[in-house]
Amino acid sequence: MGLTKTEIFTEQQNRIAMISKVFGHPARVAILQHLFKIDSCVCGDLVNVIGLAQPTISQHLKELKLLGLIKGNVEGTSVCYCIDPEAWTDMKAVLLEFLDQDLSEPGCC
Amino acid sequence: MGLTKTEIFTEQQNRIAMISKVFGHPARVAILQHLFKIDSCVCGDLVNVIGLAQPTISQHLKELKLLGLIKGNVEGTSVCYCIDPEAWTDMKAVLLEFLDQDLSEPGCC
DNA sequence: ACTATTCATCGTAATATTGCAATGAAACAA
DNA sequence: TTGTTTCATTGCAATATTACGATGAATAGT
Repeated sequence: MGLTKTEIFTEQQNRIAMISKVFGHPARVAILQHLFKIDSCVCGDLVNVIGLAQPTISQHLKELKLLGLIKGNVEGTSVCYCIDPEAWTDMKAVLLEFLDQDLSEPGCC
Repeated sequence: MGLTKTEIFTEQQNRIAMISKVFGHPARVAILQHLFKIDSCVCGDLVNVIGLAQPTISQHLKELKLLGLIKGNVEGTSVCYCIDPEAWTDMKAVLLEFLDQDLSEPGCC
């Protein structure tokens, strides 16, 4: 039905999924990579760097902001976005705990 | 249009997004965690452990198999699933390269 | 005031995802 | 063979996502 049953999963599982979902689109990956590369903040340059229409970029930025990974502050007519380093570190810790699992046994398949 | 424009992104960006998308659902996170916890392989136990119908679990397993993260081999009437350790390591390397980015400058926002 | 620029939001179309009942396919036991 | 178990596949309904044109809000320059 297109509706995820979040209530039957743990908070941790839902958090991992929520974070991953945001990374689940190449445009958002590209936005984050660009924000990392450009040491100072960027704004509408993203529309030029990535080849998507302005409303589309704006929507992707909204999702990144919603997760708290990026912050934006207005500067005149343009808006300046950049990574929130603490939020990034926190997010990374959640994902790493999931990714760093190891098999105790060699696995039978 | 619900259709991602993969052609305008790099191979790496698409790969990161594809991996993340699979992790973007708590059921698949839960399945992987359970496969890690249970050292021997599991099959239809997943339907009981996770509270979703059998076809739903089967569909999630299919996506994990498609990404190559898990393998399944038939054992009589039941199918035994488990993590592919090498594929997991490879996947982890791709994600870590993305997650381990660091700001060169403190960031202006 | 008027215009241009930058970005957010709204509305909409196309496609994707999620979940499950129903149905198949394959292996096993009687 | 007949029935049972286990899992995959099909088909469908509900919801989510993606992308963009059109429009709106805010600021800056003239």
